[in-house]
Amino acid sequence: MRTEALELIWRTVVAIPRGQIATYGGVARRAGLPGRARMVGHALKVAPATLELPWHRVLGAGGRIAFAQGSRQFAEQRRRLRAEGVEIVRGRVVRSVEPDLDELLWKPK
DNA sequence: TGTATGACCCTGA
DNA sequence: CTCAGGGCCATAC
Repeated sequence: MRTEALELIWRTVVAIPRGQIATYGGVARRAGLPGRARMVGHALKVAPATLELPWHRVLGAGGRIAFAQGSRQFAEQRRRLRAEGVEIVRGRVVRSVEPDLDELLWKPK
C-alpha cells in the first residue's frame, strides 16, 4: 500500500504552476510534512511516469538543481526549465527577486 | 534487527 | 564560499 505521504507530495508537486518553481523543503511544508524534504526527493524518484509530474520545477534550497552537474538528469531538468523561461546558471536558478522564504515558491523573471 | 544511503535542509564555524 | 553536525525517514541489503 502506498503511504499517504506520497500522495500528498505528488498532489503538491502537480500544483506548481508552469514557469514557477518550488524547493524540496517547501513542497514538504505545503504538503503538511514539515521537515521531510528528504521524502519529497524520494517521492519524486518513485513516482509513476504516468502521473507526469512537473518534477523539474522542484529544486534544492537556494534554487539549486539537486542532480550532479554533467549528469543526464541535470541536463534534462535544465532543458525543461529553460523551456518554461526559467534560466539556470552554474546549476542555479537565476532570480530577479528575493525568494519568499515562507512560501518557497518563486517567480523567476 | 541493524546499518547504509539518498533527487534534502538548516545552523554555525 | 566550504565543512561539519544534527534532523528526517523510506528503502535496500
